Amino acid sequence: MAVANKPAVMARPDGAPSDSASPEPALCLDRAQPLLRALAEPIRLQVVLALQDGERCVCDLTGDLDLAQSKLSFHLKVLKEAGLIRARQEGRWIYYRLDPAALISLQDWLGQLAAGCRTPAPPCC
Amino acid sequence: MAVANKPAVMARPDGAPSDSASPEPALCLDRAQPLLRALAEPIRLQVVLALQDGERCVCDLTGDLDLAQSKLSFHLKVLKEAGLIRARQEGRWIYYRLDPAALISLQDWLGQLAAGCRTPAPPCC
DNA sequence: ACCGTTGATTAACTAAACTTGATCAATCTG
DNA sequence: CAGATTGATCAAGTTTAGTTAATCAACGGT
Repeated sequence: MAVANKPAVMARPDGAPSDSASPEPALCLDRAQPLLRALAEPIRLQVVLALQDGERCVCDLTGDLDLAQSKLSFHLKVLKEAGLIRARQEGRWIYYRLDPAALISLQDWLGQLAAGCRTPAPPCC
Repeated sequence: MAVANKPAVMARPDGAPSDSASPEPALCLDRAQPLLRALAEPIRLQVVLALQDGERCVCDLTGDLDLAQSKLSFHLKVLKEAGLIRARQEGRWIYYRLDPAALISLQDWLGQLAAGCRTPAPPCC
């Protein structure tokens, strides 16, 4: 039992490559996880969908989604820290917008995950 | 404030459209969310990665990931209920495998989410 | 400068998710 | 059949995440 055919998960330590050449950096596990976490919450998903059409200030979002200001602010912070959204201040208001690159890199990551499903069914025990 | 340009989130109620033409059913929100939730957990993500190379029985997975049997069983159940993995019994053992279709449909969903990012920056308040 | 507004932050509370250890059903082996 | 093994399930505990209400800082208008 327990063949251990892979010593560890193929996580690239990958501090800050920011290679200028490749258009798709092939998101590693450590960066995919926060994105998944941030999206895996109903309210945050609503926020993301609400931002799909473009920038919105917080005061609009509270109205659109009917959320307490404090609650929305909490979720916006989570989304921002995950890198899914970006904030821009303009005078008294703060506008949030989606970062499509984050979505695309996550999409990419799922793609290569799905691509690895060859399912050769190795013998067990 | 609160222009409310959209009455509700554009979730298609979408019972079973299954239009015969399109090969990609365009996952709706209600099906994407459970997938995201299931993936947004370190252990479950490890399990998914471990299944990337093909089927494995539970006894192998406990060894590979060094998890208590009970804990692994809990997470396998979550993954199975989300539709990410499938189980197959063979005698005394139960083999789990990834369902690539679930990954692909989630990937697809992210794609159309990213595609909707036009960012026309509507005026606020 | 003062006051109202926007939105972040904090602490205490609540709820949900994960963990642990034990038990149970099913299957195989001797 | 008895005993061992695989893996699901349950109940109790713990940990984490989300909620609520209040406070605070920054900005703009008067």
